[in-house]
Amino acid sequence: MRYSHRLSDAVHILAYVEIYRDGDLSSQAIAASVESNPALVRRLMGALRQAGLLATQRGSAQPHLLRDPATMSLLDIYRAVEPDGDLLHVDDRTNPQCIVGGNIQETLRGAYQQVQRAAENQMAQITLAELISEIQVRERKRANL
Amino acid sequence: MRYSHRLSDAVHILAYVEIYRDGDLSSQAIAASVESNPALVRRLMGALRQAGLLATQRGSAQPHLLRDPATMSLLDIYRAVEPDGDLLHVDDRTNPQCIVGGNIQETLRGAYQQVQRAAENQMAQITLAELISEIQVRERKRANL
DNA sequence: TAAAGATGTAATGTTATGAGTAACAACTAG
DNA sequence: CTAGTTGTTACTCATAACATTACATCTTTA
Repeated sequence: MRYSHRLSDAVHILAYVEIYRDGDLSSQAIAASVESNPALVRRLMGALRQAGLLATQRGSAQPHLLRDPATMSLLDIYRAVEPDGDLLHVDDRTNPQCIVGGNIQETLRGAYQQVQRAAENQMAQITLAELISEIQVRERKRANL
Repeated sequence: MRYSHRLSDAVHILAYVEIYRDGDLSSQAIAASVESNPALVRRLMGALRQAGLLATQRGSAQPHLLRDPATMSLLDIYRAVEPDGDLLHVDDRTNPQCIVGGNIQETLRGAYQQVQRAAENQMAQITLAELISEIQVRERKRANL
C-alpha cells in the first residue's frame, strides 16, 4: 500500500498549533501548511482529541494542546493516529500442516514484538518539545543565510 | 495498502530450506507451505540470492543457505527483501513557506532515523538459528498434545 | 436573530503498492 | 528428447491511504 504519513502530519499539526498559537488555527490554514486538505486535518485532530492530546471546539478554530509538549512523546502521537501500530506484519495464511507453516506465525509474532518494543522505547524518548525546538532552530538558520 | 509480508515469507523460506534440507525444496513445495504461489517464492529467493544469503540453481530445486543460520540475523533478511526498509515515512509535500512546513521534514527524518536504528539493532540480535529452533520447539509441543 | 464561517463526520473517488497469476526462455536431469 | 524446474517479466486484482465532496451542527458577529 501507500505509505502512511499520519504520524508526520499529526506532529505537523501539533507543532503548528503550538508555534502559531496566536495566529489562524483553522483546519484550512493548517492544511495549507501540510499541503493537504482541511478534512484530513480535522480527522487527525479528531484522533488527537480522542487520545487526550488536543482540545478542539466545534464551530470555533481554537485548538490547543492539552499537555505540555515536553511530556508529549512521539509514541503518544503515534498511538493516537495509527490504528494498527504494528511496524512489521506476520503472514497469517500459512499451512498449519507443515512444521514451518504451523509454527512460524507465533514465532515471528514474538520476534516482531521485540522489534516493536525497541522502536517504541525510542519513540517514547523523543518529545514534541524537542521537535518543535529543532524546527525553530532550523528556521533561524534558514533566515540567516 | 496491503501490509507487506515479505520479511515473514522470506524467513519462512529460509527456515523451510534448512528444516527440510533433504526433502522437496522446489518453489512449488515451499509455496504450499507459505500458502502462496511459486512465483512469489522464486522472487523472494532471488532477493535472498542477491543478498548472498541463499544459493539456488536454475533448473534444479536445490537451494541452500550460504551462511550459518546462527550468523544470519533478521536484519540481514529484512534488508534483503524490503526494497524500502524505512519503517516510518516523512510527508515530503509540505509548504516550504511556513515555519513548520519548511523545517519539519528534516526534523522528522532525524527522529525517524533514531527509531529505525533502535528497531534495526533489535533485528540484528535475532538470528535465523533462534527462529528455526523456536519453530522446532513449538512443533514438539504440538506433537505432544 | 440571521448570516458567515468553522468543526465533526461520513460517503465516495483516486491512486499507489503488494500479492496473485500467467507465460516463457533458459537450464537440469533422466 | 522430454519433463520438470528456475529466473524473470507483464499483467490483473485487492486493499489501504489520501483526496474530495457534502452536510449537519455549532460559534461568532453584525
